[in-house]
Amino acid sequence: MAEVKPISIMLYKRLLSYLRLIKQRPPGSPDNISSAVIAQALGLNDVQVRKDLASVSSGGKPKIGYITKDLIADLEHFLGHDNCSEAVMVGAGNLGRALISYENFENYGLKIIAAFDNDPGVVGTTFKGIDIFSAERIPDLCRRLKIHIGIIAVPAASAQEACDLLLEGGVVAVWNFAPVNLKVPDPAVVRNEDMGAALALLMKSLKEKMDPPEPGHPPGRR
Amino acid sequence: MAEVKPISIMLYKRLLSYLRLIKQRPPGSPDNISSAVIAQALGLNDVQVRKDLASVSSGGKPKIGYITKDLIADLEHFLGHDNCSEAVMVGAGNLGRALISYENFENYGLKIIAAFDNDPGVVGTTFKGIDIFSAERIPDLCRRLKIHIGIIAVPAASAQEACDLLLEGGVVAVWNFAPVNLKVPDPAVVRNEDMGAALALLMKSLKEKMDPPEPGHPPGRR
DNA sequence: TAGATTGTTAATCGATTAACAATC
DNA sequence: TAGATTGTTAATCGATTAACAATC
Repeated sequence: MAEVKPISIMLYKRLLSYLRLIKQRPPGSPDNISSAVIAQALGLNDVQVRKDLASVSSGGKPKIGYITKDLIADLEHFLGHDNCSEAVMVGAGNLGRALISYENFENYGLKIIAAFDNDPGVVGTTFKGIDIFSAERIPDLCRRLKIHIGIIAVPAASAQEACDLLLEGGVVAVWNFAPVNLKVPDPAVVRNEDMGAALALLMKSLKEKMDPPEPGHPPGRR
Repeated sequence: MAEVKPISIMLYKRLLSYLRLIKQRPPGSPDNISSAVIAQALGLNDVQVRKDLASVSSGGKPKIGYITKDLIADLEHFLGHDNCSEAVMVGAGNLGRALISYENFENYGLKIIAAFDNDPGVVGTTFKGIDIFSAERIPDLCRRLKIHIGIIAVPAASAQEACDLLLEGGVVAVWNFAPVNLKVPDPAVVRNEDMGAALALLMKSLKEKMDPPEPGHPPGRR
């Protein structure tokens, strides 16, 4: 069995940022782009950009750079945005609705096709054309619709339960927005989207800009 | 001028996960915890946990481990959760309201004290006790309230404008949820919360579990 | 004491960057 | 041709892990 090079998270994020940058260029931009321009726009090293792109694309041309059309196609293919998967949303509160509204997900290959909630007030209604079902029906509907991806946007206390129902319905990838670390049995994957951690990181970089830690004393050293 | 050791994002995230893990232990748990237990719970290496903790805490005791109470205090202090900053939310749609509702932010040292929106239908109302003002008033109010942190939860097309208004009001840290890469002039900091990238990462790991890339052919190689 | 556990030093691993040859 | 730009090889840097001594 040959080794498969695992791709690092950092690399993956960079690839996504390249794709977004190129796609967002205003109409009328040249149809080629150099690694130096990409690097400049994203604050990266140009050699790194070339190296990253070498791993996904069929290559650029000296003196010209990369053909944007081809590069977009290569990136989208590598990132798997060219075949859409269907997902369900558990929780139709503000967060659930915000995520359903997030027009962008289909660009990343995800289509939300149903939502679930416990609140009898919303069960049976629709939001942005998506039916909201009772949470009890998660296992049954996921199985019948052959859904493999579930998004959890419920309070922390109900998250584990929601997760269990999804797994019971055959879901193998869970995207969790509740502030708990969910664990799933091995073949399945979970991504805990820790908003708190994301926030904390911003606060940290802010604080470091404002008052850098006092020099000479590594923090916490006695 | 002494060197200040910059702290890596990965380390920072791990520290946050330690804190959350320890805080979430059920009442009645022992008041000490070993690096091995932490490592096991989070799927990390125990040496790494000890090394991480050594950089923030006053240390554990052989045969006992770390005193959870002290460790929580040390982590919270290091992570800066012990003094709260005030922030404003720009955009009071589903996402803005979801973030305002996210009970957890105060635990991370952030308090949202005002919101702004362009929709005359919501301007003048309150949500969860937070007043919603007209977006025009961002610079003025931020300045008068001495706000340094702004959260952007508006559509992509309005994000740059929202950002400019915040900076004009003296905001120095911007947390952006719109799917655009905002740039801010140097002393300020921005964190672009790219939901699409987060999603894509989940999809990627799912795909790799389902059908690993064909062996022997590194992707994109001609 | 013996065993559990910490903290440190050295080795390994992987990712980034620098230098430069190749090419259009 | 000269200059811009790619892609690769080697060097550097930083982070993780292994080995082990110290300590309660």
